Amino acid sequence: MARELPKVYEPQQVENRIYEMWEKGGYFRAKKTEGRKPFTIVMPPPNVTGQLHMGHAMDATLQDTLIRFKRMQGFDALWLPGVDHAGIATQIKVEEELRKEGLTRYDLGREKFLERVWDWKHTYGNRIVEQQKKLGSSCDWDRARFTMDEGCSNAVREVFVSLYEKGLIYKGSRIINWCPHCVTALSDAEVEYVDKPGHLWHIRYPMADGSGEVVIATTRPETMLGDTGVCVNPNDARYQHIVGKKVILPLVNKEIPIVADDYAEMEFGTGCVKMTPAHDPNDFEVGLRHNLEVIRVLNDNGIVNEFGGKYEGMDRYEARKAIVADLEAQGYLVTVEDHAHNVGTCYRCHNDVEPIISAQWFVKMKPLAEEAIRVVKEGQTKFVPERFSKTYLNWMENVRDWCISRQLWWGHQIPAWTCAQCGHITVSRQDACKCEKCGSTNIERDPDVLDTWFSSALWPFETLGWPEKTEDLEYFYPTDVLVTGYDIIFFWVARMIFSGCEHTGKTPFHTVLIHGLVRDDKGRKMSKSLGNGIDPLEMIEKFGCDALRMNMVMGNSPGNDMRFYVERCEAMRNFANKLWNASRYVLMNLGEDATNKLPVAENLTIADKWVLSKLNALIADVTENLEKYELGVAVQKVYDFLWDTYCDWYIELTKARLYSEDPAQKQTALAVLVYVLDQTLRLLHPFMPFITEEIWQSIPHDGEALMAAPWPVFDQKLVFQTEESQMESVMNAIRAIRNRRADMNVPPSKKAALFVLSSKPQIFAEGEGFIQRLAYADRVTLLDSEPENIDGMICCTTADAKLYIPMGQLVDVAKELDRVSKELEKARKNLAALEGKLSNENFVSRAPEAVVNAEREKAAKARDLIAQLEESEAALKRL
RNA sequence: GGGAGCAUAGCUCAGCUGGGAGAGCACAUGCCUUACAAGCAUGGGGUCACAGGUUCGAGCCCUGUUGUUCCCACCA
Repeated sequence: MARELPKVYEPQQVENRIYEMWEKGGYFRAKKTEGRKPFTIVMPPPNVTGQLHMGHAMDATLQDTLIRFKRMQGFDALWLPGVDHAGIATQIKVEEELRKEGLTRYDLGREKFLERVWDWKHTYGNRIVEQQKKLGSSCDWDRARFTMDEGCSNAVREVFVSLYEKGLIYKGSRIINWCPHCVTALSDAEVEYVDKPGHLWHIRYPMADGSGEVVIATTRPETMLGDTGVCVNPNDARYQHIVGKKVILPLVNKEIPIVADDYAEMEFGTGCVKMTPAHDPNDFEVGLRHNLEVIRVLNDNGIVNEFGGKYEGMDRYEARKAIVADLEAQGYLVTVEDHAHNVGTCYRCHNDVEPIISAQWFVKMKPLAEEAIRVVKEGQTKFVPERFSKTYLNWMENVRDWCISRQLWWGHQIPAWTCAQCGHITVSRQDACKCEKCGSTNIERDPDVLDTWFSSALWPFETLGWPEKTEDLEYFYPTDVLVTGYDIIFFWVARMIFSGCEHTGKTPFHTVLIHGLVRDDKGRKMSKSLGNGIDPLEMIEKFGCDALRMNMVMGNSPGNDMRFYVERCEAMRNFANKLWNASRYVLMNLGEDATNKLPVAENLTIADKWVLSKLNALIADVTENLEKYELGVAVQKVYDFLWDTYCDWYIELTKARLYSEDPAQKQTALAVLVYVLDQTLRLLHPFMPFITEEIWQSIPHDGEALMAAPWPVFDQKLVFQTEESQMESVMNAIRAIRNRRADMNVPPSKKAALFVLSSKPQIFAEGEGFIQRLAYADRVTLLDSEPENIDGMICCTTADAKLYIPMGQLVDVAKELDRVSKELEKARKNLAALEGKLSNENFVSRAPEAVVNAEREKAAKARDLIAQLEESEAALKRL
């Protein structure tokens, strides 16, 4: 069993081999088992164009930790992976490729272009999956889905048609957000508002009857080409006399009416607003109320069209410059003020979005939102942390119709055919060949595709086979936990919830675990343009996957951003190494008859019982923390236990026994060492899957893989309170001695005799070996009374022992006395505080009994310590 | 304009239902003690932003203030 292991853990030698072992063993595959319960997580599908980044690493670590935990707990744990077709992103990628060949998508035509995209998908689409595997993700890869695969396409089609039939999808002309760069409509959620410095141009519009002028203020002068009115507030005394009259639109030289509408605010600018119904949502609404003409002056590329007169052919920014220059030249420009304003930008390409009137498809949201609001309000779906439910509800309660059509080619094409004869739109589950109304075969399919998020919204059930009634859907749906960043609550989480409610009648998951963003060490978002991104794969190469994963969870709390420090990865790598070496210690000492079974209780020493009791408490704690999604706290506790309790104390405590010639002692210690290590590896496995599996395979174990081993459970038989406190007494003594020796600069190599005087001698008799080894004593003698001559001795005092060390001339009596006095003073203060508390009638009567008792115990200990110190003081004074 | 978060050691952050102020890194001192120098031991360092309140007891709950970050919103 004993093996030669490298002194330093080498993750590169381990990770791929272990991952392969898991895959071959089929441990990732979930299936329905009699007597078990399902636990399901659907993975947020990364973009097919995606390159693994820290966000993925965060996402994957949390999900994998949860799924491994649940799997070990005996659930049929399914983590369902997949990839998103990412409409715009992918199309842009392939178009870029084409550009290098001097081609555009139009040169190829739709069909050929889509072939190219599929080729691209088949070539590169698996890259992100391979990268995810490097994170240790225990997904059921056999079930992996793609949002454009046949099943998902069917689901999308079913949903579209059924919503259309219910009147919840419609086509209409509205002001939508248009990205002239991507040349497509966007949903409201896809617009990012950015504060940009701009100007407020005040422009003179002369009255048509020559009776003067009005001055309007605008931030976007180029849109005046499409002005079809001027609006004032009906209560504005300054303008009441001109309502109904006309003004002449400068540069265009056209008469447009002045209307009165509440929309115009008297306080802003001059109180007069120009109306451009085709390019502003508010103006559009006002236009509807006042019958204003709608003139669209920009084409799909953001270039002024034929309605722009001499400005035709200019792009929107050129046109702005030219128009302002002309206004100024012709005396129409009154003033220009600096004015910061909120400009909508495209979340993909970050170019300014143009509000444009356009015929698009929409989902009617109000009716769908009702149920989606109810399930969250009633707690059928809970957000962790809770506060995000507010974010969600606020959005859902004010949600507006969702623009779902995109002027792209890559995506799910809308299943709607328009009849050239009668204009009727046929929407159908099967491809239509004739108009359902007039029967004409002269019909044409809508060229637009659906918003990528339209298919993502169906992810939790389409991946399980919906709309078919599959076994998977029956068993694994609704899913359990959804893990994602707060940045896509609106894009994705909200839409999955209403879709799940509407199409399956059930909310798709009971918990949404929200995590924050991974930022760089200065707190900035990691981005390509800043070049501050850190490649997870590089970190894995350097420190190991387990270290990266630990970095993602330890000391992190849900919903909060984290900064990424390479140093932290290093620290976690060191922890892995610590675990490695602790295991090496155990393995080096294992004999042929090694076991992971606990010896009978009678053979256990107080150290054994102490560590087992601590472990047992740890199991209860960690399990509870994990159930409550407190992963950061859970892993911190395992870390502390392993490093502090197991390595720094327990292993040290076993050394005397392992190196002794007593085979029974050795065997007991080894069995406990193995047992505790085994249990700890299990607790740590969800966080650090590779190293724990690798070590577990080397120690005596039942079963084939740690990842399939049962999760530890709390065991009442392993609670040893007495031994815990006895051990603490011994440890306190050891700490006190180390402290004094360090204080006096005595190196560990300099051993000294040690005399122990204690009211509980049996504890120290049992702990003699520990004290000798860990407190650098060459021999330990138990005393029944104060030593006769304390000259030349230092004395370390704890609540239940006095420890004398002869240090000869190193000891300065005066200094010793000074020190004891100080300690005494401190102890007395401490006691005074405790007694003050205990003499407070209110405290004793109102605080819980356990708290009062704890305080009493503390006071008792403090009294003991004071008594001990007083004796020492008196003895020193006698010298 | 509305909403939310954050403010704890030099730095980055944990701190569950109110009872011990913590971790990693950094710093100081001493150690190659036969698992580990990617380590061991010991130590210094905090008015838990500020002001009130509730409570026997507040980093934690309530109110207000300041600073800071983010989200949402159609103000030209």
